[in-house]
Amino acid sequence: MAVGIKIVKPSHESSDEDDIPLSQRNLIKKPANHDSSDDEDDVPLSQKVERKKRVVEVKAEQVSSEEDNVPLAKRNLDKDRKSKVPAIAKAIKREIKSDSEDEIPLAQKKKALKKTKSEPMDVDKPSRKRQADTKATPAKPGKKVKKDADDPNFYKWWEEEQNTEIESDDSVKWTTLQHNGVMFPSEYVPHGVKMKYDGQPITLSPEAEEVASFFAALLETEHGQNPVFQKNFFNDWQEVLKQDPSNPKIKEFSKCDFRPIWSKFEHDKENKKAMTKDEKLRAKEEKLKSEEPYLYALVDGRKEKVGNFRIEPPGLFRGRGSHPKTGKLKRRVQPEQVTLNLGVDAKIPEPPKGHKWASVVHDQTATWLATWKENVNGSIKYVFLAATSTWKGQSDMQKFEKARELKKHVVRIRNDYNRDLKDKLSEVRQRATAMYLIDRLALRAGNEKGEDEADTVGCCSLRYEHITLEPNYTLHFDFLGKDSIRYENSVEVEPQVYKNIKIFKKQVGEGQMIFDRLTTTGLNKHLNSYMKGLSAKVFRTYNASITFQQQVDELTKPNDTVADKLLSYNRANRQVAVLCNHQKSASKTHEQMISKIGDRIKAFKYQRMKLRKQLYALDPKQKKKGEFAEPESDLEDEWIVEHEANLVEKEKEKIKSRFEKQNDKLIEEKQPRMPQSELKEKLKAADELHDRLKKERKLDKIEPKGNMTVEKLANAIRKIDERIAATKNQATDKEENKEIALGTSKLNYIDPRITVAWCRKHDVPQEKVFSKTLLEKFRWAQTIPDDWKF
DNA sequence: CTCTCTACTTAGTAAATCCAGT
DNA sequence: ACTGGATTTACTAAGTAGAGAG
Repeated sequence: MAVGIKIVKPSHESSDEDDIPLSQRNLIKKPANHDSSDDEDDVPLSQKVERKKRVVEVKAEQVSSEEDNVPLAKRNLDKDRKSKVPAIAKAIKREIKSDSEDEIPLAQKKKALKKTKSEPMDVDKPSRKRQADTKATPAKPGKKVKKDADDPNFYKWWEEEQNTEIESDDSVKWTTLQHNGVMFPSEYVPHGVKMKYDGQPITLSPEAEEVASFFAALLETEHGQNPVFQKNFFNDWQEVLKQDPSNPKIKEFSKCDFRPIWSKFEHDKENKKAMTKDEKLRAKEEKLKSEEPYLYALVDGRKEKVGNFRIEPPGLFRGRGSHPKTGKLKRRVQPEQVTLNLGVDAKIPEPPKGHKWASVVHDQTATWLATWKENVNGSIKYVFLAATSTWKGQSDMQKFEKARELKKHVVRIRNDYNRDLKDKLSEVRQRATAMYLIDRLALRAGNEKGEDEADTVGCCSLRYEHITLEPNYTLHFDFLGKDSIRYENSVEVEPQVYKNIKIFKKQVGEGQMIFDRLTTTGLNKHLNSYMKGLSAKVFRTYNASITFQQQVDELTKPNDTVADKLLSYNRANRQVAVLCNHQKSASKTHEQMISKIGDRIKAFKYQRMKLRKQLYALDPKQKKKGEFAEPESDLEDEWIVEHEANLVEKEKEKIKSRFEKQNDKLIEEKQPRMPQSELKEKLKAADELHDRLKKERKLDKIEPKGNMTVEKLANAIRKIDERIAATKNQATDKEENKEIALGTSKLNYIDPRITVAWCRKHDVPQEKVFSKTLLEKFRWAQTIPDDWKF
């Protein structure tokens, strides 16, 4: 059952409307009347005047098209979203007709600050610009850098004045850089458990055993069942087997029985669980100690947390979706493959004994500490600083500042692409159409992908079969996006967009890219001409944050309880997640969980009903007043009977266990046990409960306990009501969240300053919405005025 | 241009940890 | 205190985007 989140905006809403992405995944009904906003005061006057003019033009032109933006058919989130669509028609190498490419203004020449990128295998390179420690850290004499990032010496870059100008990418990022390299996974220790081949136990070389174990561990997972995964694993495993002639000849995957190894792992897991507290603690301490050297790096004298300092352990490549290489062996990384990035004067960390580093470079334009090439896809892996670091924080803030900058240009950009939808140059027309989709549906850019990757697409790489035309200018999207997550959505679009898609499709045909004259590079070049640094992804950030700001403001009512406010927050968050199509697989226990919460609510209601009857018995006038009348009477008699039976049963259990405990105690004190008859005596209390409940039910009246007062009962009912409301909120939240992942948008798309300002305004502690790591990551967002807006 | 390479952000899921309800 | 389910964190795959080579 699809749970609709429907928010109908009051139609008198005026400004800011321009900023809301068209889709909002159909969650918001846009009012037809519409006023462009012009609320930035920080714009230079000259520009402002110019903007006014443009806005007027936009309005004139948009009037006609505006209704088309309104009703978007409901997005069907629930339908087999993950069904991996079989790879359709392998994209044949396309011929791109390169006509006139001239209209796009030449990309500005990048600054000449050359990178002089080193060949990884090169000899060490002397650093270019070298100078003594910068003023960045006033290097307090005598004060050592403390362990914890929490200490007062921690560098709060966001409190510094400068860094106003967004630096270009090839700028120098550091002056001195020191770290202890990377942590390698421990050597493989053979376990000796024999798997079977053709029913017979076999002995494998340690190398072969290791790879077999990689597979065995995944036996019961989706990967282990995937034929492509099996095949790729098996091929690579056979290579390993061949390397040691003592290995048995293994010809057929189907004759392999990995179960013994799998069982061994299951045992290991259980043993691990069964470890005592002490053992667990010791293991943890040991682990912590072993990784301590790698935890921090020194950047320009400042202590910064390192992120993924661990070299990825060997294993089987777990490609997502239908990745042709999934299951291939990801080999152990040797120090000889790893290049370190260090300051020239930094001490070079010792490589593991008997090994050496691939090389050590001093690339001051890069922020990575170490890098290596992975063997499955030949892609490059990096070790970076953690999300809490200065580098990551600054670039995070810059990302959001860039998105905010887009606010100043978005009206013009929209105006332009609406105009260009009718351009006679198909190149321009395609670009405009794509921009429309990127802007209104928050699609990704869609770079082209290779044959040896999963077949997924984004905007520019959408193919014929990914959009179908429905009546009423409605486009139906159905494609696999990043991570092979299905995007399925029906959207009513501008008639001109509809027409364009129709034309483009006709020109290409099945299996071909719809925007055959468009590349992500071309698109981004065009966007760059509007605003420095503007690219397709900025629209996602922009639309996510502006949507959140707008929604959270609208949904949160000042007098709500904190629980209600949190629900509103999550709902706003959810809108963004839906917009960006961030999904998760519904947990297998979801239904169960929901019904459990339902039971809890009913139990509360039952309690409430009991209290109410007591209240009425105590003070019949209350019944007339009706303040505590049942707000909803969905407690069926049948359910009540059952529930009461349960209550009695539980009471019995309680009595029994209490009895046992008391007996245990007596035994400990060397005293005689209580006889069974005693238990029987005690159990009578449960029977009495049973009788009492039965009687109460019959008479429909409850004698209040002696010391009960009207006041007390009323309070108790109010408290129960609160709990009912809270639990209901929880249930709603969970149900609506079933297949939507809020984390990604919170982590990457929603400007944290919106949240900080919201928490302050509504008196909600930030810990309620940000986890510990998020709080840390977003420390830079704390220093804002209370009325900050995105 | 087109293709490849590099460096960085974004993403879902597995593993680890937390916490509420007995 | 113990669980087991929920939440958080770790992990690493999969994107974006720009540069540079050919």
